[in-house]
Amino acid sequence: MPVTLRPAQALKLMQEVFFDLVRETRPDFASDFTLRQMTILLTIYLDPPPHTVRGLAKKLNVTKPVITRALDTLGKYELVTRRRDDADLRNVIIQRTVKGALYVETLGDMVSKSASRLGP
Amino acid sequence: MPVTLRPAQALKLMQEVFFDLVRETRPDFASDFTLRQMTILLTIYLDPPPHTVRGLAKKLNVTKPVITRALDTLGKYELVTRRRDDADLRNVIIQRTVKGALYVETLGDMVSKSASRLGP
DNA sequence: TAGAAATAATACGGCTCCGAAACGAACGGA
DNA sequence: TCCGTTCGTTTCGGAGCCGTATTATTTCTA
Repeated sequence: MPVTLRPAQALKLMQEVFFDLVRETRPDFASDFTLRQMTILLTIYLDPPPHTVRGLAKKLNVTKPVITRALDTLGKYELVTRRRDDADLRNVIIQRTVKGALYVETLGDMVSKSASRLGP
Repeated sequence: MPVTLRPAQALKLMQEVFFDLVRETRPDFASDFTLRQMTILLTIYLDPPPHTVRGLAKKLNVTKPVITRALDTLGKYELVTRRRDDADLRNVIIQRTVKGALYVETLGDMVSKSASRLGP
């Protein structure tokens, strides 16, 4: 069953979601992430693993330092972890965390609830 | 007709939208806005006018300099304009622009299309 | 086995944002 | 009229992100 969302509804949904993120001040729910950081986080949790710095950089069309720095920031909040690849020690495997899974789940609920409140 | 969007679908939608914004490189479509800037832009175009610096600051729960700086940035891209209020010269009325309306419309179409491609 | 290639991280200079405080202009009540 | 209040802006020091270039490590290949 495809989801139908008219442009006007889509905009209202975006506004509500962004609005909630901006107003959110819970210490455990950092909301001042960059669009890039947000995208990297969602990609790690929604796309099938394994995820590497190089793979993410290519997928998002950004340079590798952008990924490294974003992982530093996300890691500071314990939303992702890094581990060296035993098979190829040059690689770094990005791993999910319990906190990160909870964060993403909360975000999904937030968006879902906003959608359910949408008018015609 | 209320919109039903399960949390998993909502997350996928967010990922796609953020992803498109991050990858977008059109010179006329600045995609490196802050979550705050994005929210301010959408509020100006979706909520009924008039909009003032003070009003936006209160609504978004941020300080006034945040609004002033965001308007500077959005204004640089010609997405909003400022005009002094003739009735009370202390006030500044924030106005929409053709470019801004087009930007918001494009964003709405982008989100709507992403939603229509969502799986079950 | 020695040199080229690939990977992630770091260094650097520049830019933008932040919050708090201070500021100038305009209003309004006593 | 005068002085407190309101409104938007600016200033200040601090922090974070950016892209480019460079580095250290590991792997591949001739």
